[in-house]
Amino acid sequence: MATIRDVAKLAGVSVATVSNSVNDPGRVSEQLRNRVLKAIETLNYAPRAAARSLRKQSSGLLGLIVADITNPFFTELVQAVEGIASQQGFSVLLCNSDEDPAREEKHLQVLRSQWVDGIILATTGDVSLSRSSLLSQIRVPVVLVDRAFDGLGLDAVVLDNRLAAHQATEHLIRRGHRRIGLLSGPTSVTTGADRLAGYREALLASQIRFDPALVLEAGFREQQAYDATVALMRLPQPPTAVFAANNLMAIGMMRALSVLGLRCPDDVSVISIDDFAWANVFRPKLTTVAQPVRQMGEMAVQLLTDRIHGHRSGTGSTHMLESHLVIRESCAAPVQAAQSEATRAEPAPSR
Amino acid sequence: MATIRDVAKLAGVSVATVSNSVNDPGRVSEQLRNRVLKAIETLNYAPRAAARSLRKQSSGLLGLIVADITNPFFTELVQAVEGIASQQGFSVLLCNSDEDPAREEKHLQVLRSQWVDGIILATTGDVSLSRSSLLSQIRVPVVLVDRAFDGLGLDAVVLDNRLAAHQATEHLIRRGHRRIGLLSGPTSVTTGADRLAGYREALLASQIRFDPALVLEAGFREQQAYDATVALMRLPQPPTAVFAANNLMAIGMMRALSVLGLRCPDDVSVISIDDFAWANVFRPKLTTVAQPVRQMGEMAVQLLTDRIHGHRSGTGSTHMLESHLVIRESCAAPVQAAQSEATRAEPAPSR
DNA sequence: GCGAGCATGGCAACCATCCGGGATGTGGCC
DNA sequence: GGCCACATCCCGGATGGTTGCCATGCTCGC
Repeated sequence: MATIRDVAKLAGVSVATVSNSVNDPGRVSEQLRNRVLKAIETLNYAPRAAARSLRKQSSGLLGLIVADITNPFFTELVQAVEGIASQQGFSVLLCNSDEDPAREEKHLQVLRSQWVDGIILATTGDVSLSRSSLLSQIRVPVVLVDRAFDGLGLDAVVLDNRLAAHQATEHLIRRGHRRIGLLSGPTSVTTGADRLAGYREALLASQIRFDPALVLEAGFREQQAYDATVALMRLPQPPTAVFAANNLMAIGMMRALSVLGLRCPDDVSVISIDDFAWANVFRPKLTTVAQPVRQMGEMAVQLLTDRIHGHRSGTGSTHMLESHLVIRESCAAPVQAAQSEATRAEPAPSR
Repeated sequence: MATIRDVAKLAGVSVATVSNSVNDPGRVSEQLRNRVLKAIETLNYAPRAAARSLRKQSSGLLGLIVADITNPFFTELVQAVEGIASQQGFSVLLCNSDEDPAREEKHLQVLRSQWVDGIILATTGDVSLSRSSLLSQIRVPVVLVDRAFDGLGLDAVVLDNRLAAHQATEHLIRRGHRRIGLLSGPTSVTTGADRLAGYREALLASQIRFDPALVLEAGFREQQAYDATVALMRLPQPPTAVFAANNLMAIGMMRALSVLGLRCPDDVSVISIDDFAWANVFRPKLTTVAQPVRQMGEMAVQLLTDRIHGHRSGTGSTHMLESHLVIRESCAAPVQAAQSEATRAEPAPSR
C-alpha cells in the first residue's frame, strides 16, 4: 500500500534517494541510508514489481512450461528449476500444458504478455506447431528441455536418448533375452524417435533381428501402455522382456502384467527409462535407466540466465547429458524354452 | 516490442480506441474494431502485463506456496490449482519452500512485491512464525491449504484429519490388530496432531489401551520414517500393523520393512494416509486413506477468487473435506499368537 | 432545427528507476 | 587567507505502456 513517495516523505528525502538507498547503496551516505531503511520498515514498504519491470524492461520472471506436472520426471525438473532460479533472483511462472499443444500455445501467449525474461520449455506439441508459435515471440530467450527440435537455433538440454535406450535394451540382451518388446513414445518427437533408434541399434549390435510386431506406440501415457502391454503379451510369440520408454508407460505396463497374472521378473522382465523415488520401494524393484534430471534443470536455468544477462548470444546449441543404468530386481533371465512353449500353447494368459 | 501506440498509428485511430477494441468491444464499432485487430496481428502486439497491472492495481497472478513439490500430494494440488486458476484467467507463481520456514518467508516477500492478487499457502513453518510474517502483508487474500491455523481468520481448506486417521486405524482393528504402530507427523502442526488424535479415538472406541511406545514421530519425511519403522519392529513386542500418517512416511516404512526382511501383509499390515498413482501398481498394493486433493485445490482457488472479486469478505472459515478408504492388499489379519511368540523370542528380525 | 445517443479521442494517473545536474563541503595551493 | 578544483550527496524530471474518465463531435430521428 505504501509507495516510494510515502517513504520519501517520512524519511525527509527525495524519491530518488529512496530508490538509490535500496538499489545502489554506494550513492547514498550511510547515515541517510539508515534513515531511509528505517522509514521503509516503518511503512512496511515493498517496491511494486509491476512499476519496476515497466521501467527496467524486465520482470524477474522465468516461464516454465512442462508437459505433465504429475509425471515425476517433470516434478523433479520443476523442483530443480525453481530452486536455482530462486537462488538467482528469479521467480518461476509455472505452466502445465497437460500434453495439450493448444494449452501450451495459450501458456506461451500468457508468458509473452507477462514479459517474462526467459522461458524453459518442455514442449508437448509436435515440432511444426511449436515452431510457428515460438517464431511469433522470438524476443525472449528460450531453452528447450527434454525434447529438442532444430531449425529455430534454440538452446536445448536433452538426454542422450539413443544411449539410454541402448543401455536398457543391452541390459536385457545380456540377461539372455532375444524377444524384447518396446513400448515406444510417439516417433514424431525426438525422445520417441531416438529411443526407438537406440533400441534398434542395440538389437543390431547383438545381431538380433528387429521385429516390428514387438514395438507398440503408447504415446508416453499410462493407459495406452496398459493396452499395448496386453496386446504384446497376447501375441502368438510374446516377448520375454518389455522395455518401456518412459516412467508413465512403465506404470501402465506393470499394471497390465499384474492384471494378466504375469509375475515380474519370473514371467517377464521389465526395464524402463526414467527413475523415480518409488521405483525401489515396492516389488519388484524396478530396474531403470536414470536421467540426470536435476542436472538438466540446473543447466537449463544456467543457459537461460546466461542469455538473459547477455553472457551468451548467437545460435543456440543442444546439450546432451548421459543416462545411467540402475540395476534392481525387475530383470531376470528369460523363462525356459519349455515354458515359453507352454505359454505359446495358450494364447490368452490366465488372470 | 510493438506498443499500443504503434498499433494506433497503423490502424489510424487513437490509443484509447485500441484499448477499447480489445477490452470493451461494445464501445467500438465492428468495422473499426476489425481494423484495429488486424493492425494488432500485423504488428504482433501484446499488451505488457506490467503496464496493465500498474494501472489496474492487480496483476492477474496467484501465488502458490507448497512445502514439498516432490510429494505427490502437493504435485496433484499444484496441478489442480494451476488448471483452475488458468481457467479463471490467472497465472500461477509457484514457490517451493522445501519444508524450510525461512524459504517460505522469503517466498512470501517475493509474492508481496510481485503484487499477486492472492496466495494459496500450504505452510511448512510452525504457526507462530507464519503468523508474524503473514500479518505484515495482510493486504492480499490468503487461503491456507492442508494445514490450518486459527487466529488470523484466514480461509482454510483441510482434510478431516481425525476422520482419516480414525478410518485407517479402525480398518486395522477390524482386521484383528490390537498392537498398531503409528508413524506420526510433528504434533506442532494440525495435520500431525489431528491424525494422532484420530488414531487414539479409534483405539478408544474399540477399548484398546493406548501405548505411547507404539507412536513415533517421523516428521512427515521418508528417512525418519525408515528409522522409526526399524525401531518399532525391534521392540520387544513389535506391532502387527503400522499406520503411516502420510505418503512419504509410507514409502520410508515400506523400505524399512523390505530391508528388515518382513513381508507385507504376511508379517505386518500397513496402511497410510495419502493415496497416489503408484500405490496400486507394485506389490503389495497399498491400502490407503485417500484425500480429495483435486477438490481441495479447486476449493482453495474458488475461495481465493471469490475474495479477490469481492464476492466474499469478512473473517475466513475452515472448510473440512472428507477422506475415504481405499482397500487394496496391504492389510491382513495379524500373524498367529504362536508366530508372534516366535518373533518375540528373536528381537532382531532377520534380513 | 434541435436533442439524444453513440463512437472516438485526449489526458492524467499508476509507480519505480535512472540520468544528469545542482548543491554542499573539503582540501590544497598560491 | 582566499580561491579553485574536485568529490560526495542528493534531487528533479522524464520515462515506460496502459486504462478510465470525460469531453467532443458526429449522425440520426423526430
